[in-house]
Amino acid sequence: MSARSPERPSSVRQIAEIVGVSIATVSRALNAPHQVTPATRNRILEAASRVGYRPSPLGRNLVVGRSHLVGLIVPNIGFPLYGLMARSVEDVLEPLGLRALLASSDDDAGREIEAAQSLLRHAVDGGIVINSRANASLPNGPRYPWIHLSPESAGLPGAVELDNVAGGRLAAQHLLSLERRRLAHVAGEGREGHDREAGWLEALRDHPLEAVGRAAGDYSEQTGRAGTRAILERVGRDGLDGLFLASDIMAAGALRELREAGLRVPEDVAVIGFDDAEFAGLLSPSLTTVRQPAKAMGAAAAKLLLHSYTLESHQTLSTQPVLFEPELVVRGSSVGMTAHNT
Amino acid sequence: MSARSPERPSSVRQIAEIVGVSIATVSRALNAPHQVTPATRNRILEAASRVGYRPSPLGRNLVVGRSHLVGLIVPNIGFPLYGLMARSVEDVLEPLGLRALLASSDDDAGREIEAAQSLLRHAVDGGIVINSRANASLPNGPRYPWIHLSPESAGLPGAVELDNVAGGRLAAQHLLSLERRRLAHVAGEGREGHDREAGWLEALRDHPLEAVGRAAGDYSEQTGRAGTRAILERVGRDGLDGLFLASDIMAAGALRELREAGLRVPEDVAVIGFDDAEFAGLLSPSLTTVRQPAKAMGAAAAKLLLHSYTLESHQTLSTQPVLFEPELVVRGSSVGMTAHNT
DNA sequence: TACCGTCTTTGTAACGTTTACATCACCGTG
DNA sequence: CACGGTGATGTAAACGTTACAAAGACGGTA
Repeated sequence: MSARSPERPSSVRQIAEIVGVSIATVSRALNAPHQVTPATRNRILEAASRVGYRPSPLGRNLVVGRSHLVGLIVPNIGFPLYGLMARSVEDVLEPLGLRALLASSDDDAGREIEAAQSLLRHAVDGGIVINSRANASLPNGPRYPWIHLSPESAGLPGAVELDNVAGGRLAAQHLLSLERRRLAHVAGEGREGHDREAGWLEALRDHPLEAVGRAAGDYSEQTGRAGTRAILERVGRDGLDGLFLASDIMAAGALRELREAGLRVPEDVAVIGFDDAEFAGLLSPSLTTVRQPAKAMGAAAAKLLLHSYTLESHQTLSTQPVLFEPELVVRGSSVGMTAHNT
Repeated sequence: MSARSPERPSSVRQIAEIVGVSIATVSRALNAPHQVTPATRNRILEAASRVGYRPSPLGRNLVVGRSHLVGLIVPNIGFPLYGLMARSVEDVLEPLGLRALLASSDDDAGREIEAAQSLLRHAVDGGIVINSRANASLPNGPRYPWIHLSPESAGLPGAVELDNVAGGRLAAQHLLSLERRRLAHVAGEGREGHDREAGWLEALRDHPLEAVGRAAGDYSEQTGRAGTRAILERVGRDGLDGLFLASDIMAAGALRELREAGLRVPEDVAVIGFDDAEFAGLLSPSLTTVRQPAKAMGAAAAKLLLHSYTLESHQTLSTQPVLFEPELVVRGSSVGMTAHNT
């Protein structure tokens, strides 16, 4: 359509020559209009629009030392939870003309450090790391710190975390409120999994229970299923009426295992997962879960980064993490059928 | 930990002064070693490592006119399918020192064009657009074209597409091979949905069927469910033994609707979806589906972009899209229970 | 009116890197 | 010795912004 001119794009130099002023005056006319005499300014603006001037972002970046790029290190952008977080990071950055530069760590500290170095070579102004494994050994940006969006950011300045302990408590309280007294938990790994279980046990402590089972998992469907089977074998078909799993994916495995064991959900066993993955509502029965506010957390991390931009050099970000409260989402796997949430 | 020096980082100028040569020679010693006398080269390299020289990417980008950035416009990076594609794009770009700069279009042509302009302002070298709505009205990059990864890229040079017609055929052939003869389809929107249905109808054409139903949907669970209900009301409980839905999300709705209608899957009705979303294997029964090779398609788009980098200016990319063949993934919703795929 | 200080407007130079072109020295050959 | 070729190195230009300098205008005061 529009002819793509092969000659170099117009520059501030070209305009300066046309108008008969220095390039500095041209730049000022465009960026700080009040510093230039109206007559000169108008002649410059007119010439600029005539030659279709578009400032080169590369030249600008060079001299101001900012790229308007924000590094975003994610274990794997293909995982829905991380994708959601990335999206809301983007939504916060975009209105300010900042863009997210993507890198994957695959949950590996070495790859994460490489990614950080690569991003720094691209001169990112700052960065956000989701689920960091490297933590403090991440190479410092020359300009701004890394914001950590992870369960294990303990002690680092500029961190956003989910209150996993509260999440475990929520799950326990929900099952208790349904009068379930033969409970079990399939735990997850890491600090995350540990905290969820800690909250779960804490809320259970003062309640008279008939049985408490436990199995270890790694957030996969397979271990959710195997853990459920192991618990059933230990306590028997009648020894379980409430089951909490540390992830929705494990909960999907549990639903299948319970179905095959001939147990009804939620009548015989109420099931609750963790995360509120997008498929939680698609399962049958739809899955009650503890919602991780991924969007809000991503937005908070982005805002924290922006906040660090405005800090004086002697100030630092708080080492107190921004803590997010999880939220109970009740669906058919715990409360029986109603019109819309089976 | 390591002291962050407040003084400016070392530059090629600094090294030139130390060694007593011009900055051009320093640059050559680093980038084209054979053009520099070994003695001089060694002195330069020694000085460079002594002052911890790291070339500024901004300076280099400026002068070579490349940013080593690739724009990636996605409807919403929070959607798993797009996240998967983005990840494999990244995997292809990374070894070449290229990075993906993210932008969201929300399936809106206006936002998509804005995103493209924003990315161009960031001086991306090239770009990939997933599910473009703007198509030809996307502003041309000054350097390389946009690669389209969409169902409707018709006619544009540099496109990667899924053969949706073949996908619809696969679904039909699978149900026919299971001796199902009372079939129905819940269609999707757009060219994508149209092509899937076209393939479906084409494969059905020469087979003697007892009934063929149809409903319209928009890929959501809600319309998958409503469409299934509408079909059942029309043909009756006994009028359906095979159901194809244009997305896995719609298929999840269908599974629920069929269950509530008291129909068994797959004994009474075999169900097949489309996409092979990550949750397809988590549903009960696990979902038979037509797999969209998202990773391979993302990688192909990235490779196509890299290919365009190597083209002479008079050459252009083929307007013939790179076509990907979908793949049948058989699970429990169509073939009954076996040990591992219930 | 001459002088000083202040404010406004504009110019100069530097930032970091690469590369086309120029320069220079050296060597071999006629 | 002159000439041409070769290889190594220097010069300058390219990008946009901004600290600093310079120049000019203007008002107030002696």
